[in-house]
Amino acid sequence: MSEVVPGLSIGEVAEHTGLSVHTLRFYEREGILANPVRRDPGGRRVYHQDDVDWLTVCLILRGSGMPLPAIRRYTELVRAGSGTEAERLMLLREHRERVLDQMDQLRKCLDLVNFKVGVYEDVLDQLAASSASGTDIGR
Amino acid sequence: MSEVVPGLSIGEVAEHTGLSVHTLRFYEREGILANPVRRDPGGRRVYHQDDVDWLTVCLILRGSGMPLPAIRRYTELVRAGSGTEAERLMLLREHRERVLDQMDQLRKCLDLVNFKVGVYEDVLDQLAASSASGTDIGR
DNA sequence: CTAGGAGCTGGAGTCGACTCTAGGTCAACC
DNA sequence: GGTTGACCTAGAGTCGACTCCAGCTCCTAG
Repeated sequence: MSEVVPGLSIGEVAEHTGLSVHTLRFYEREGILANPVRRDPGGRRVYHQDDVDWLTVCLILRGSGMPLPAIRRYTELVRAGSGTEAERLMLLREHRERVLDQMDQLRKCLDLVNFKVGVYEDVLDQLAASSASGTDIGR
Repeated sequence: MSEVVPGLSIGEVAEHTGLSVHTLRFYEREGILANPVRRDPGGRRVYHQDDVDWLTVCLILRGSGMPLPAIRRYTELVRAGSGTEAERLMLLREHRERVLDQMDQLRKCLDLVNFKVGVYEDVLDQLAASSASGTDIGR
């Protein structure tokens, strides 16, 4: 997907992920990174490929509405290593339900919007036609 | 869908829609009801079928992530009557794009989650199998 | 050697969308 | 006629998720 680079600055990661540097630091405070970010001698964050990969997973989860506390919990479980698989599975299954619910809602909304868009397109076509044929005066 | 009733109290509407009475009043303040709600002689809100119908539409839009300001704008346009169809159409088309984007994100997330659920199910099956055959000690 | 730019921290501020409180009205039941 | 319960208003509070600020340290280019 992306080339493997040895170390990335927070700014570079921001650019890669689309998050702001603020948000990256915020996520770190919130315990959302798998391992506490390494630092260079000057105390600056150095991100590695695995951090970026993990962030990418988190972004997908966030983008589908998983709240930060749930992502933190999941992160903790992954960090804790083996023995936590059952809870991770549970968390993921719960989230899957919520994702499916959301898809359902979106489908309903899409139906509604498609219907209404159709209605308004017709209305506007009518208006265009009648004004073109001169049966309508201005406005 | 639902029987037509002459007048509903805010509590009844809350029950019908799943919104709290607080939220109903809040939405009204926010200008999200098509017509300012009628009142009985005592000053209490009396909702009619059209209010409930409109609320239902709004809920679908909200549930698909349309922000309140956009819903308010749409409401204003509907209230303003004919002549505003073009803008309504624009609003709806924009929202449709956002809905489609969200569906895409959700699909990506669902793929990820399905994959991970599969992995963890396998891991747990393995564990169960090996502990059943006695090749594993406790924990 | 200094000016700029990217990072750092701790903490404050913002924003959207509710959610609740205080203090009051009103009709109905016991 | 007192109490309950649903409703009213104005305004305050909460919560999640950022987003920004002040004041500092480094490094690099001019």
